[in-house]
Amino acid sequence: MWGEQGRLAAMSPRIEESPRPVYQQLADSLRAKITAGELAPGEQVPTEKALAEEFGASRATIRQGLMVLVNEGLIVASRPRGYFVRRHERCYFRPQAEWEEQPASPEMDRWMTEQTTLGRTPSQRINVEIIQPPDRVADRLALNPGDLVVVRRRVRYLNEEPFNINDTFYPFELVQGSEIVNPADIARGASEVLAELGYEQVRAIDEIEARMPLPDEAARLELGVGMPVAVHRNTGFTRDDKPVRHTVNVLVGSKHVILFERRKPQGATGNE
Amino acid sequence: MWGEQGRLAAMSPRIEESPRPVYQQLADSLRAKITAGELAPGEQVPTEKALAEEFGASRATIRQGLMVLVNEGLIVASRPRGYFVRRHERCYFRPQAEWEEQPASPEMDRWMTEQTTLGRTPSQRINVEIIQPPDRVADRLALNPGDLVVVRRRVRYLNEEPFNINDTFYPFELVQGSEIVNPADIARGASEVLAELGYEQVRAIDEIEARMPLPDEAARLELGVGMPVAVHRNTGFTRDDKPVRHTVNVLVGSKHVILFERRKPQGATGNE
DNA sequence: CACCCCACATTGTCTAGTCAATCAGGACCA
DNA sequence: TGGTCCTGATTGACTAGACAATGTGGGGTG
Repeated sequence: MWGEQGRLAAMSPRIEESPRPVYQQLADSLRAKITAGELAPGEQVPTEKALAEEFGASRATIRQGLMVLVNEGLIVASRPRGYFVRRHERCYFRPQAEWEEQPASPEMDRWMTEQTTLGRTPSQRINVEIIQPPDRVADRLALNPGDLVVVRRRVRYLNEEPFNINDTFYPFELVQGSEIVNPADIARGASEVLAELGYEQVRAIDEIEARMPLPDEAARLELGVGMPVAVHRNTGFTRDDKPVRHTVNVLVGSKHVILFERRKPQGATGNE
Repeated sequence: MWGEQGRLAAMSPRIEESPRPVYQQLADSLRAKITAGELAPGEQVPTEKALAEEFGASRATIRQGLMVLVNEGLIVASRPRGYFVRRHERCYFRPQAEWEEQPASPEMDRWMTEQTTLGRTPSQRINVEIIQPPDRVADRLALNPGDLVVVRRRVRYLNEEPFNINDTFYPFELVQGSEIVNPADIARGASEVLAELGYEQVRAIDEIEARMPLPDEAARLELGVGMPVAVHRNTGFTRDDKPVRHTVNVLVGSKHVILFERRKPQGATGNE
């Protein structure tokens, strides 16, 4: 009971300020079991009722503790079956792959190819819009106020589970009338189409940030609480430094590792 | 009251399944105000009591709604002053900077230099340990079981606020007896010392993932709930592909953007 | 004027209950 | 056998309270 908790606090030898609240103790206890592997991924966590008895606390307090773990992404609640330890399996996301010397796949784009070879079943949904760009996009594409963009929006699935969001923006006047405005998969890649139009990309800037998803992102990715996303923004430039493409990838944090490889430039001294 | 909620649900024209729970409505309402700028960063959110009256709900329900926003990183509670809209300002983190052709700073390492030039006051805490490496590190450094590593652990601060954790691991047998084992700042950079020892790095692999912080990371970075981190792992290789250094950066998500720049390799065809 | 202390408003922790929603599995029936 | 319905266990949403902890600001004191 609550009173008991209060009394214990008063009697304890005051190690380090105040005693940890019950709900934190619960979270710590379960977290330890999970990280130690005592509770394996997919396994069921004891029910609220069982924990309430074990910790001698009310259900609300137990729930508060379980919420901590849910928000940390360690467990998920599946009503009315109970709480389960979350499964994690990440796969690599390689922005550099777009310029690697391998033939493009005839049907799907390169991301898909990489996935299929791993024995998974990828799919995607494409839709195309012509819109006024969000500020961030307008900035990266160096557009003037009022300029329009074509955006190809994709949600990619792996084994029926939403995996990431991929929105690519092109200045409207560049791609007007081309295949890019068509909401179908482009076998040879949208960037190849862009190159055919005279805008070959030779340089790119990648920006990566970690944050919690916005509500609409959470909905599109079917994310529960406690699942951060990695946002990867990629801007492609032509030889004369004109930005012609801006891609926003929203990656489910627990499912991706972003990978880069770098070489020391010839003649560089290095200073770290 | 609760009964009222139930009745409303029964009477409503059943748009799209069930009505949104009160605490979600609260979260949605405040989130909209925040993203619209109606509630500016740093500004105070109405108190629990005020919101309870406004929404005709109990304090527990209001708290549940506020917790959603706390976990999304949109607001922070500062007892007993109230809830405030969180401030966000990011700065760039550029792994590639280590190999750029600029002179190393004489006193601080390059990260610090970049910060000071922006008119902030950086500081760091270094400590050095010799330990058995965690599995992930042992794997990346291709160590044998039982091999030891030297780890230089740093917490970096900006304006007294913890900013990121930077742990760099070196195979013990490579750096034994060198400056690297010394828990002081190395003016010319630890990698330069490594180069002097005959292990110049010419290639690096970067891995980036987004997740919620572990409890000890949260403690070291003084993170509240709802703040994801970006984990940046960097492995450095010598000319003969021997891994000689592994760095783990834990970056507070809301404070960093990781930046890369790439060029299309000469002769590459491009296939996306 | 400066300083200290206390009251107050606010969030943090917790209890003990109610009713709703949902899924699994068993009982029942054709 | 196979489908249908119902029951029970479990989480989701919510109420109405209680006492604890803690900055802030105002009032009193030296």
